[in-house]
Amino acid sequence: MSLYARFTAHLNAVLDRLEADGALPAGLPRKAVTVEPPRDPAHGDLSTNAAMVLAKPAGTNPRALADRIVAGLQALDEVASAAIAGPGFINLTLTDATWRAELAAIHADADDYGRSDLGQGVTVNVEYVSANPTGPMHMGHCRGAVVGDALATLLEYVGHKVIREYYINDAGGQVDVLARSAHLRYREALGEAIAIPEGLYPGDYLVPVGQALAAEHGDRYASAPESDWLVLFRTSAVAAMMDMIRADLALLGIVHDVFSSEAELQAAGKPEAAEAWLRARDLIYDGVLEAPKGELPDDWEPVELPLFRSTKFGDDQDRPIRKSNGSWTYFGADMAYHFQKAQSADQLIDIWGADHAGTVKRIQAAVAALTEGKARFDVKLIQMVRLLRDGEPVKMSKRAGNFVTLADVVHEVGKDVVRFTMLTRKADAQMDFDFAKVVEASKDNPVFYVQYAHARISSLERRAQEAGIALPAPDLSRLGTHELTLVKLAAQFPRIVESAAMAREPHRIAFYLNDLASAFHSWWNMGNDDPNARVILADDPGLTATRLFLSRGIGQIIRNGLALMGVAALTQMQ
RNA sequence: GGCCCCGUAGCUCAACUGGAUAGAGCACCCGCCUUCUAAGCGGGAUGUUGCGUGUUCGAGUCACGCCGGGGUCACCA
Repeated sequence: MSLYARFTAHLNAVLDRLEADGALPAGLPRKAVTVEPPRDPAHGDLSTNAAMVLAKPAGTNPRALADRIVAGLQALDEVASAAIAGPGFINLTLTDATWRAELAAIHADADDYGRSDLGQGVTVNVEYVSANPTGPMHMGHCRGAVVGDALATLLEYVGHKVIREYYINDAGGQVDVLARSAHLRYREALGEAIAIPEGLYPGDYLVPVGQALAAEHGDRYASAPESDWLVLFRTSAVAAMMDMIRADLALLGIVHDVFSSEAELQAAGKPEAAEAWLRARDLIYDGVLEAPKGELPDDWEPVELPLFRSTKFGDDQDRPIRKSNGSWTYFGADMAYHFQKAQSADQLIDIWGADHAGTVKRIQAAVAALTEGKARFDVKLIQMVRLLRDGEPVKMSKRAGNFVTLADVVHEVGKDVVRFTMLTRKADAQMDFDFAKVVEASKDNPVFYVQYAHARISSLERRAQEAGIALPAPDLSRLGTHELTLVKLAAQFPRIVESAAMAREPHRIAFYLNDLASAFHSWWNMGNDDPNARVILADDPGLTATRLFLSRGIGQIIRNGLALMGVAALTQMQ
């Protein structure tokens, strides 16, 4: 149990006793009660708002209640002092021994320090990437991929069972376009001179697909009507694209558990099942679609379509699930897809590009309807990344096929730099990715800064070994004030992890690691001003062992944090 | 026009789902290398959190209304 979880338990025990004594009404909700470090360390190590939150429903005043809570907390061995401050905060200062024990716990738990059972095994399905299978991944997909993957790892770490899922949009018009583009490349491979017309996919990546089709089928489909080859070519091309996408994802260290095909979903009749289910509850009706808001398209005319009553769940208009030709709309199939996902998971998370923000409400409405409000379902929108090179925007034109691919970027700056950088902004804020800045070796580049701290820690290990000092067991009572401050920051890792997981915000890990690295660099530099403040002291093996123990503990936290981000820790800088 | 996101120091961004005096980096000024990596550290200055009203013990955070920036609007995916 983490230190913060332990003190939450202590506090609850005190509150329970107050209830038993009649000093506090029984059964007051404690959801809003927090135990966390105060922002200003001068206030102590831990702070709780319990008295302020509970005073009003208890019909008493905060300070009177605080007095009684303080009395209970003060009795704990780990508490050095407890005091009431401000409007009713209770501030605790813990004994040095408590913090020493926490450092020992970091070593004992090692890679598992920060892990928890907060998720209680609840299954969460995280759907991310889901790039259309019509080409290689480009940088537009990258951020969502990294955020989704880091979030999945984070949720696992706090005790959720996680399903990493990719939805293959292989049923829409875009895969027919892909098939036609592949057909052209196929004819090219048979010796024809071809030009890729406007509207088809011009990228070279379809050349090998065409060659493979030529090798397999000869010229059988060269002049055959489209109906003869469309499905065949589509299937082959989509499979080839998915292989390519999987390879791109592997460059980032991303492996999905489940790939769901929209085409298979439709073939299996899932949308019909969802429709029937909803019709039985009068949540789908045949009605006329409202005209689009704003400027009316020239070809717009009212038609009757099966509509889902998304307005009953907060959407601003009801949404069609089928087109007038009877086929499923994207939404119609997507609804069925989420219905399916909800069968095998308790909670759903979708990671989407911000350009799909407009469709969030309807799918949330559908999930609320289909799960009768039981499944937690979050859509996380990922804002755009602007690619820069030395401050200048990188020009891209998807139509000309010269977009920057994810593979190019990973090859240029490396997986770890890409992953870390993508997690240095909260997801709903736009972000710049500057090729020059992300590899810059300076403290305003958090990737470097955190890695540098870890490299220094590794360097200490090497130096100590080279010096050949015989090290005794660490004596934690020799840790100084500044060193205990470092321990306190390290000890926050578990609750940072928990709060990041609950808020579904993996970027918090990156910011925390930057703070921790800063504290470590600061400690390190004390050795510049004062040789006695260095870690490796030839004439004091005991203190050397103690400080190495601390240093190694910080390194452990950095590694654990980086692991959550899917980033490898460097043991020395290049 | 409707909806969604954003608006915090000169710049780039945090602020642990409502906590105490809103914090970092950059840029600017002043210090620290016969050094375990100075690729670093310490110190200094920086605010009407776009504006307003409300909710409450307490608001950058929640609600409503404006202002500004971006995205989106379909039987597309």
